[in-house]
Amino acid sequence: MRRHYATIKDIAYALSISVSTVSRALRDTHDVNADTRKMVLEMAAKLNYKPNFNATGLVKNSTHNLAVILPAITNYYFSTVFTGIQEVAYSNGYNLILYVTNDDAAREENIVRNLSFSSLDGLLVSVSSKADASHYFQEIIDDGVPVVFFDRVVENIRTSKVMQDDYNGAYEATVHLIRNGYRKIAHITGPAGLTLTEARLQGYLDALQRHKLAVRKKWIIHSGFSQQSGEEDARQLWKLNDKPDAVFAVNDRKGIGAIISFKQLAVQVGKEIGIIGFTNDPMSSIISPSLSTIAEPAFEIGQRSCQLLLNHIRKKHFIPEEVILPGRLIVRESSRRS
Amino acid sequence: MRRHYATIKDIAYALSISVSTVSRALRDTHDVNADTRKMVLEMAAKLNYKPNFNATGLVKNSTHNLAVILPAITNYYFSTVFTGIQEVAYSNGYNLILYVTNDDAAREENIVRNLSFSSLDGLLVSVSSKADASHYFQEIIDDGVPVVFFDRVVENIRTSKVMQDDYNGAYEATVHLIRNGYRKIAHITGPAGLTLTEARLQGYLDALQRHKLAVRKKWIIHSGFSQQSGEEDARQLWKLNDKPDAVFAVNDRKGIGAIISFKQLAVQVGKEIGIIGFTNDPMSSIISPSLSTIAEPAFEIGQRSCQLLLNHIRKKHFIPEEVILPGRLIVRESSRRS
DNA sequence: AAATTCACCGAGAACGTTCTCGATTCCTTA
DNA sequence: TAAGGAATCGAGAACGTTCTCGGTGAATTT
Repeated sequence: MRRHYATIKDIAYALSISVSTVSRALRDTHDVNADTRKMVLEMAAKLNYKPNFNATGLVKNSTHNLAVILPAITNYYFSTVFTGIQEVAYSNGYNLILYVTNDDAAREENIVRNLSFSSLDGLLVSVSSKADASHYFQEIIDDGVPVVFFDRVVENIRTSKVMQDDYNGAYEATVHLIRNGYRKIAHITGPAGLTLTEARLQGYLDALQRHKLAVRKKWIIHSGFSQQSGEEDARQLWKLNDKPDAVFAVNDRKGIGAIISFKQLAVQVGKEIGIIGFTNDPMSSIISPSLSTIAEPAFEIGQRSCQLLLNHIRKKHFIPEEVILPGRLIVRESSRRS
Repeated sequence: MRRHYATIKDIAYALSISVSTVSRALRDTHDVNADTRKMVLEMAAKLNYKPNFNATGLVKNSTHNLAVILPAITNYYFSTVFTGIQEVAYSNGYNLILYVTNDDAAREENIVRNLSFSSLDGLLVSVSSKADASHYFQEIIDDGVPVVFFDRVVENIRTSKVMQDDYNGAYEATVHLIRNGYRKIAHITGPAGLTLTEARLQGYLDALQRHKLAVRKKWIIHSGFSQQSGEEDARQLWKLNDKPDAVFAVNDRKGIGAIISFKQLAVQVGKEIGIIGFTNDPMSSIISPSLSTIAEPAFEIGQRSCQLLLNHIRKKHFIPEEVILPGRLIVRESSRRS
């Protein structure tokens, strides 16, 4: 069994002083004699004292724990966001409890409903794509738990949100294809209903309209976010009588899937078909032809989300903020007709 | 400020019964009347009662929290291991607190020394490659904290460990190159001193000796684990007068780096130079020519590690176990001379 | 009918902290 | 020289649970 760690009482007993004094000496510098403080600190080190976070959490009603809920972690975007979150959490002395939903709505709900908010100071969430998540997230926000959404946010909930500029990124991606001479541009995207999906779709549509290009329903395919979905979508597009000459993929994984399918179909990527993705996953520069994309500021999204959550936690009445970070066009081989 | 959640006392007061009874009703089914139990459960739901884990943790000296310490998370291998860990943690009702060291020894030590073991039931660690980690891990193990190492383990510490079969994987990879006609086989690997590095190096060396092939010191390069290191190592190898005709990379990222460099040098990968990696990172099938590799059972390593840790936590006197899982050769274009 | 057992429940201590309220000593000031 | 103030510390309640111990009344046994 676990050995018992030394407590504040043990220190007090060893020095024949009160627990109050030890407690004070261990935290504040005021209201305690410098010598006493030194004594306490030395004895604490000697006894290998480690504060019991359950006890402090109980009385202060605040542990330094933040929960992070992600659809997946085996994925460039989310793991990079997490790294950003962790960077500011670490430098502020917060711990991160990570939950992965595997993009499963039921699991997400189960996780949220079983969270112990007594040992959690706040919550960072990117929702599962299958979830109509409004109800159980609204409940915990009503309970007063600070929540920040990022990337895949829930629209009708009033709390802080951090996103990339999906609309303008999509617009820019589409315009880039148009400028490179592509005219029949398809869009393979994620599940309908998500803010992210809708915003990118709208950016794509507006770019087409602005340039007076045709919008074909058959050229817009909703499916999953995976590489495999991208492969399937591309094959489906190529079965059409009226084939597109370019594809804007909602993310790089789908874009890569499309490249793979078109290579298998012996379609020359870049010439016969232009492709652009969204994310700037390292894979997009590894694949050949390399994939043009809109780089997302994933790391910064993590940092800003966590910073926002900490502000939220620290201030009593925090007004929700929405942060929208710009993407950046990266041109590679998959969209160059030259 | 946070609204106050209902406590066990509130339930007791609302029902005019004692807290003891409420506590019993909420947990055990024995020693409490079925009707009372039902009453309590209903009132708990009505008041939106959520157990306070700080309080239970304080009295039971066991929260259901496990800490996971990883060198990185933006990486196929570690994120997959984490997913495996999380899978068994989730189904056993444990939460995971994730710390990422960025492969920085000082940060790793800082994290470990500041862990609150009072709110942690155990620890899963893959050590930083720069760390001589023995001392501070030994300390917490002496304190009785259950620890399981995986992948990058610390050799001289007696506790449970889960690894892939690095030696045999490396042996098999090297033999595969030999069977495909490569004779001058280099090895680009990670920092010396790590068990993982040493085991793979030894497998490589033994395979060469067994087949009576030359071992050249210049063909063995120790550097980091990154793709960039792989690129640099490849360029360095190609500057030699006595150039190798194949490269066994310690992991796929370095293998991919090597492929990229050789492509830049206009060296035909597969023909002029054979390359094999280790991991089966999805990138290895994306890159062209695709990278042969030894597939690691990353997900299973996570599962087994967590299962072992739970056993360790549950049993008083648990004898440390070492689990070694086999890899699997995957042949792709980078090592086929055909 | 007395004795024994059983089912169920309550009182109160304990876990390791923090925090409020006073108490004590010593120094300063009029 | 008395009064006021500052510096320092201690007692004890509180946080929300669990757990041990014992008590009550009803059911069962002899």
